[in-house]
Amino acid sequence: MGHSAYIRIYAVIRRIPKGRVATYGQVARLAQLPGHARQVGYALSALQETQEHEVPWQRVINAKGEVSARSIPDYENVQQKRLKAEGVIFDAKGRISLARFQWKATTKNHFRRLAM
DNA sequence: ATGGTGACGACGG
DNA sequence: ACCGTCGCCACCA
Repeated sequence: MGHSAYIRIYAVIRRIPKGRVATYGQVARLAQLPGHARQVGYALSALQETQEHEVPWQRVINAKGEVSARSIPDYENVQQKRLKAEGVIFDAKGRISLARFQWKATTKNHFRRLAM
């Protein structure tokens, strides 16, 4: 996959507004890596090691509207807390309504920002 | 080389 | 709506 792909993935995630979420697949498509949802997760786990970033990783969730399970114990709760702090609401089953909270990126903004 | 492993997702039953 | 299966593909041992 390569460095530049990670850069594009992070660039997309940085555009997710506070209080909104995007799915892994959505981020992949916006980063021009359609079908590479799993690689988005990979890019995010690489991020944790470097802690020197402004990437709102908590805003990336899976297509079911839930925070994805992690190998790191209890990390899902950390992500949930950060999202709740932004006003994102979880239902009784721990799911987020994508209809309500999913970020709708415009194609126009997308390509303009990619160019810089 | 190569087979196992995911912070995934579409699909079918 | 819930689950199992499968396709996906970069990593890693």
